[in-house]
Amino acid sequence: MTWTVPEKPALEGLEQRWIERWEAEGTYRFSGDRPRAEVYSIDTPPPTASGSLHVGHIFSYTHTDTIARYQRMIGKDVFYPMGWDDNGLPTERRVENYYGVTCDPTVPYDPAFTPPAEPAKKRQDFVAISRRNFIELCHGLTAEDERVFEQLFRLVGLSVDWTHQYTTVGERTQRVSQRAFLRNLARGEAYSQEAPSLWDTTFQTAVAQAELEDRERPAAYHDIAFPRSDGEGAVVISTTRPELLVSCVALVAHPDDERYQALFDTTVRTPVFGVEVPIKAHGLAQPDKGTGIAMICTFGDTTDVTWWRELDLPTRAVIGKDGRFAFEPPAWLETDTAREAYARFAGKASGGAQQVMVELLRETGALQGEPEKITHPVKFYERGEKPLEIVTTRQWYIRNGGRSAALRDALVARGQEVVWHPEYMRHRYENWVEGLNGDWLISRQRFFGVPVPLWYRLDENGVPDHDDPLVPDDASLPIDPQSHVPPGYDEAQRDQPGGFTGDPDVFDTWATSSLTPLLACGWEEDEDLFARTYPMDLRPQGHDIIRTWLFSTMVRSHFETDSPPWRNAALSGWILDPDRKKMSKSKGNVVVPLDLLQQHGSDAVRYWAANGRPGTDTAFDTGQMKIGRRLAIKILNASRFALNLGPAPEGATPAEALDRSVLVALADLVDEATRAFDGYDYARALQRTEELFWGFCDDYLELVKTRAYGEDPDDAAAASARATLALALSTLLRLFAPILPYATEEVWSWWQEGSVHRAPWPRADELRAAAETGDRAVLDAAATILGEIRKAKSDAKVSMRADVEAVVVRGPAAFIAAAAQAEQDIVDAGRLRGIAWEEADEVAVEVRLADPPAS
RNA sequence: GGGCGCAUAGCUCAGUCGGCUAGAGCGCUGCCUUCACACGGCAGAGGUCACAGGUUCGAGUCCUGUUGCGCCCACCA
Repeated sequence: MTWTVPEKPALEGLEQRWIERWEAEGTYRFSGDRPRAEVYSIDTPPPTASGSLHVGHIFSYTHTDTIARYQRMIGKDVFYPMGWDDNGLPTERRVENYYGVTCDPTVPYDPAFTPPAEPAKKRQDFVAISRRNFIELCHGLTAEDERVFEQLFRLVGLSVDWTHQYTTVGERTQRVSQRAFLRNLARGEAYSQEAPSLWDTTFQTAVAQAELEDRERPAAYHDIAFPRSDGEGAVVISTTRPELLVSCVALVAHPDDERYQALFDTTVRTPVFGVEVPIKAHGLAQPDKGTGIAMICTFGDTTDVTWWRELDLPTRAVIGKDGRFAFEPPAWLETDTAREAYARFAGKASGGAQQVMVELLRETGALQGEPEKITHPVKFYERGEKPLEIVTTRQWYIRNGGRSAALRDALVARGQEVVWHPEYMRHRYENWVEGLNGDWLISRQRFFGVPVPLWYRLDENGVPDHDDPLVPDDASLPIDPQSHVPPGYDEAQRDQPGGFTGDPDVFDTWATSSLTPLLACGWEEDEDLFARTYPMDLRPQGHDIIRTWLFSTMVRSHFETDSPPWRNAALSGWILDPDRKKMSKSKGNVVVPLDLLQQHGSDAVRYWAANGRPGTDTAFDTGQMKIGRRLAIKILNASRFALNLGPAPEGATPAEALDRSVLVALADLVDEATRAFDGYDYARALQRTEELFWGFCDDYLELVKTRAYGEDPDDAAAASARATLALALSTLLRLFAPILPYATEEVWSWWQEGSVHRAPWPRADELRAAAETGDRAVLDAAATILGEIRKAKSDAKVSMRADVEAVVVRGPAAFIAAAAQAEQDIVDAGRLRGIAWEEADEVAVEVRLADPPAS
């Protein structure tokens, strides 16, 4: 092939040109005809399609891409699909705010509905629309977002096979999600239960343990006296939630607490309401907290739930799904006084109710002293704005080891079958599994999501039978129980006594995204693909979602395929702003990725990303991008220079000692880069390649320049130089290709057939064979001497082109022997008249510059 | 309370099996308008490797402890 080297190579425009070529030529297409051992499959994280991509995405997706490109070059058929997470609450919220609408399932479908031209600013002015209209808006908006994301990912240079895409609400996904759930149900791994669970009153849905976070909130200890039923004084408890007094079912102290031992199993009466409650003993009560005795309410926190369950206490729940106290006075209030007291805060949320309750306690004299203000951590849904309440509802769960030591151990063992990058991230996983305190709550009381594919029989009174749900045929999936009818029933029987009712809930987003390996690999739909790709090779993801995405995927694969979902898990770090704070929208320190890519170029941004070691938090640093840009330009220019010297004659091989020396150095580099990539350490591979490359440019290219210019076609020394340059350049381009796909592909196209990204990864043994008797020491010694000559010129403040009168090189015999093999190259590069060699213990180079020409 | 990570030049970070006279890049200073590259090149200055012990012929590296920063988990009347 003829070499076509541009006059003035530049980075500008490379992205557009190569994005089109790669697409047209199917460069990154998964062929799907190779056995599992020759496939490398990646469980790409589906980005949340609502909102926008940020620098963190560029960072971590680039890491994965470097691995994908490396695997492709070592000969793997790389399966690199892309998913879009358009499921769940973030999408609902975005659609609500974008269009100014809310979903109201009671509103009928309007086929002609169009969203308001100007969305309302305030929530209460939003237009209420039907569930179906709402879902249509969700699909429309996410499809738009996904196109924008794809463009950006292509620009970054992700070598994704864009013919393999999935969404987490697509029809196929719904089918897979429902089928997997029904299998869990059939095997007894999924169950429903009416139980107290954490409840977000804003979103009006149950939430799972994995979605909680603590936030510091102001509160106050209120000391409240409970008169003893025997009339012998009162027991004082301390609480931050006095408004829950009406829900009090018992008091509790530690069994060893001498202050209260005599009172166990006696009773007290709640102040204000006069409800008789027992005093119980339980090990979870802490003698050093407050007065050492607590009131148990149904339900103030998760400890209440534990006490309630383990002490077998009654339920006296008053807070509804909207977070407000029920309007009707509870049945257990027996006196008019109690009911009148209750009426004063009925219908209020907990904050308002607390104020009233404190007044009531003051009026009755039950409040001891003044409330003591504190701040303490309170559980929130991670997306929520109000503290979680605990509400008793029927929910679906999948077993996850939270209530079974055997399952917990099995899941820890699964984690040990996975190689973690970095290794210490395994602890996060094990920590989480071992700390679980309940099964995984998968049902959500939301609209846009995968419906729970079940119906329930209604008895003659219209009460549903939750213990024996009606299950759809596998062939009918996906179904929506709100519009589909269970086998053997017809629509007229919906919600009629003796008929059926559809489960109203949808699955939690993790219940579906825990299936991404099954989804991407064509589980139960494409046996051939599945056999070639599953279990997958790599799950890349952020370490913040180990407890959710990683863990839940492990659970599903454990049950469904009796194997871990992947062989490797690579956890990426955070992007910190230059002040070492995590970048986030709320802090206003977010940078728009598209601007970055356009300003610095994709290779430069990738260079920055690839310098972030696996799992390590990395500072956002445009300085690194500038260095990356400089490197990419250097690759273009150095390649142009090397190639412009022209191809070596047919059959020429590296024969000169200096040339063979550089090949040995490259062979060592290939060994190191290969080892690094095999260990998922793209950062080390880049660093070492870059280091050698700059030395290659500064020293080897300078040393070999004059010789390589040789005009005589039979000049063996020139032929050796050109043959070496070609081999070295080809090696370096391939080593850089996973990190800098654009610049390397551009240079490759000047003189090679095909894509560098389909070229074989360089082999150290081939380089060593070409180097024959080569010795690294030759280049090292020559570079040392050249450096000393440059230093002398720099000190003398003369041009590097200045002639040198005389050079004496002193050093050990081995050093001189090595350097002398490149004598002519040193003489040419340094513009010397000649070199005198003297043996000595230490290396020293004496340089006498020529007198400057009289000017 | 349990677990994990980090601490090396002004800044961002390498330093793999203990051999180091501790490196790179940025920044800073000086020089070179060199025919691949001024979106460049060459060179220079800059360090008590957080602290205290220990192991060793030898410790930035291994062990013990301390301090500081960060993260995960648990608790949270």
